[in-house]
Amino acid sequence: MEIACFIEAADRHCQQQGVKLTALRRQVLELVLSYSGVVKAYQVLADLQKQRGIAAPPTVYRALDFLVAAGLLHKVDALNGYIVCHHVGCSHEGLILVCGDCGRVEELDATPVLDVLRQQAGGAGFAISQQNLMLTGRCEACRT
Amino acid sequence: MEIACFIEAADRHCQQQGVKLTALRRQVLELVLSYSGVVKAYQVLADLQKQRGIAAPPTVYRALDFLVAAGLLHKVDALNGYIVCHHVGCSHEGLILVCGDCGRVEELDATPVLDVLRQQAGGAGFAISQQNLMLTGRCEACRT
DNA sequence: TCTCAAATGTTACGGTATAACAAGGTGATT
DNA sequence: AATCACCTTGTTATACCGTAACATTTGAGA
Ligand SMILES: [Zn+2]
Ligand SMILES: [Zn+2]
Ligand SMILES: [Zn+2]
Ligand SMILES: [Zn+2]
Repeated sequence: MEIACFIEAADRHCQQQGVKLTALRRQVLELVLSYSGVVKAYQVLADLQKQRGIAAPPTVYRALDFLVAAGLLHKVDALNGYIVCHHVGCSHEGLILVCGDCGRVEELDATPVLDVLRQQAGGAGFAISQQNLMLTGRCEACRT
Repeated sequence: MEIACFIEAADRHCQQQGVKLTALRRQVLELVLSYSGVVKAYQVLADLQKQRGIAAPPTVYRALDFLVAAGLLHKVDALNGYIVCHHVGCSHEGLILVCGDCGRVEELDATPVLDVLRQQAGGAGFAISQQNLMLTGRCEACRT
């Protein structure tokens, strides 16, 4: 199964980083994985409540924050949502493409273009931190 | 005065576009202009309430939406905020740099780098729409 | 003047996120 | 084992962000 495989990789990844993928965090990760695209915190919260009876917002937000910090998820600010990172392990900055019509998500490597951006920003005195780029558009299927 | 000059330019800009910069919208624009960096909707709302006694969220959100659509402001999703566009008139896509420490904002031209990004995204089947890029980092003053 | 469409006012609500403190678990030190 | 420090999770409450829906006003053109 795809999910189990990802979880296993995530486990190794966390161990290498010296952080703990606890049962709760793993459960949240599985819930996010069960979606195909962007997921919202309160969707995850609702799912979590189905599985364990009760859960409050901080529970899910803390888990999501951890998973983002660990590099397993990315936050999509423009949509108040989260997506699974499909480049765990390969140190990277993501170029995340979101289809505005269907919600499909694709993640490419933003490293080359961020080099250019860092140089341009440097000219204005800005030191750009590690981050992802998000772009919205339409995927191939939705353009037909 | 800097602000008056900008307002005047905004006025011309709106007239060219065939949209109306009403008194309310102008007032909101002035409030946003009075800040140096990113401004939040509820900050504007509070200011507006000081000036006219009462105002409700939809009032300010509608004005902000209009100003964004007119190209006079940009929305900064990552911060739930808005900034003034300093390239009104020059048709452009902005590369917006936000200092995470002090909130200072700089806007450059993102057109060249977006050409590269469009090509890269096209390889994955995505047609990316007109948009701005936001990057966070630290400005020169905050790095000292 | 009349009419219609756009803009604004008003109320109410729903979605997003965090503060603050309590309680539980884990592993190292003694 | 008992203690302690630290991280994780639970719990309550609240603050912040944004919009739906409908009423009312305004203003440009017939
Ligand atoms: Zn990634
Ligand atoms: Zn699509
Ligand atoms: Zn701009
Ligand atoms: Zn700064």
